[in-house]
Amino acid sequence: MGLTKTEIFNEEQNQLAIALKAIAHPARIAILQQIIAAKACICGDLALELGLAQATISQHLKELKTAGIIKGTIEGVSVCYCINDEVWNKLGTQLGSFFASYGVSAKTCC
Amino acid sequence: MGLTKTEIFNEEQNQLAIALKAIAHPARIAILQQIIAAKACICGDLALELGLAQATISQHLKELKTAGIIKGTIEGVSVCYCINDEVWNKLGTQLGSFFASYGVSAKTCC
DNA sequence: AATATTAATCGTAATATTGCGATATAATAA
DNA sequence: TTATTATATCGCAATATTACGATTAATATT
Repeated sequence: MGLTKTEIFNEEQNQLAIALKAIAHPARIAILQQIIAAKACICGDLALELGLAQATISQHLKELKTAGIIKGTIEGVSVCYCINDEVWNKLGTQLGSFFASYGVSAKTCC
Repeated sequence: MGLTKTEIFNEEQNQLAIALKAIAHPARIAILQQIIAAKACICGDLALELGLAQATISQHLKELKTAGIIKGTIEGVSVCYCINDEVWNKLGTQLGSFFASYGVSAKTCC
């Protein structure tokens, strides 16, 4: 085996899992923090800032881009990456309600 | 290669990545939703509710437990799983500030 | 045009995850 | 004690991820 059975889960579950998986890596969290902190695209500087090879950063950026979390716009020779507002806010809201869906007050066991 | 370079990232980045990775699977999201919806431990019923083998569910529960997100208490022959309040709330807060750290108003590019 | 710069992609090796049958462990029930 | 029930663990095969050097593609500079 070794293949996630996506067909037995609903859209929400699969999509949330994909989005979280895209963020669930220290390098990608670091990349997002850099992009946010710079309040701008940091382009290829990321490879220097974090201590990873250019190919590795490019791969991580691709994953974030595929998940829709960031978007890149060509700027001369380099590419400017930044947060995709819509996706970011939607995911934030979705996670917010997921975490809020557990109300401690109503605990009935453990 | 193939080994995440955790040593080049900080504690916050590594821990958040581990927590998100634990949640970033449709089966584990479904498990958490079930536990939350039942507002109680659902124990082995999970294997029946979701369409996965008992061994598979047990493995997913172990991952969630290892990440500290849920905790299990023995209840006779079965085990009662439920949300770990502290960890859950802390993670929710952490994610909340992470997503809030990106203020759309200050956008300067893209 | 020739050269430099930047980013994407390819290929590869190492490691991790996913899912499940089979088996082991532990607690209750007969 | 001997079932019965519930969960955990082992072992395995399939697949996915991570990282990087090397190469390619595209734009800029000279």
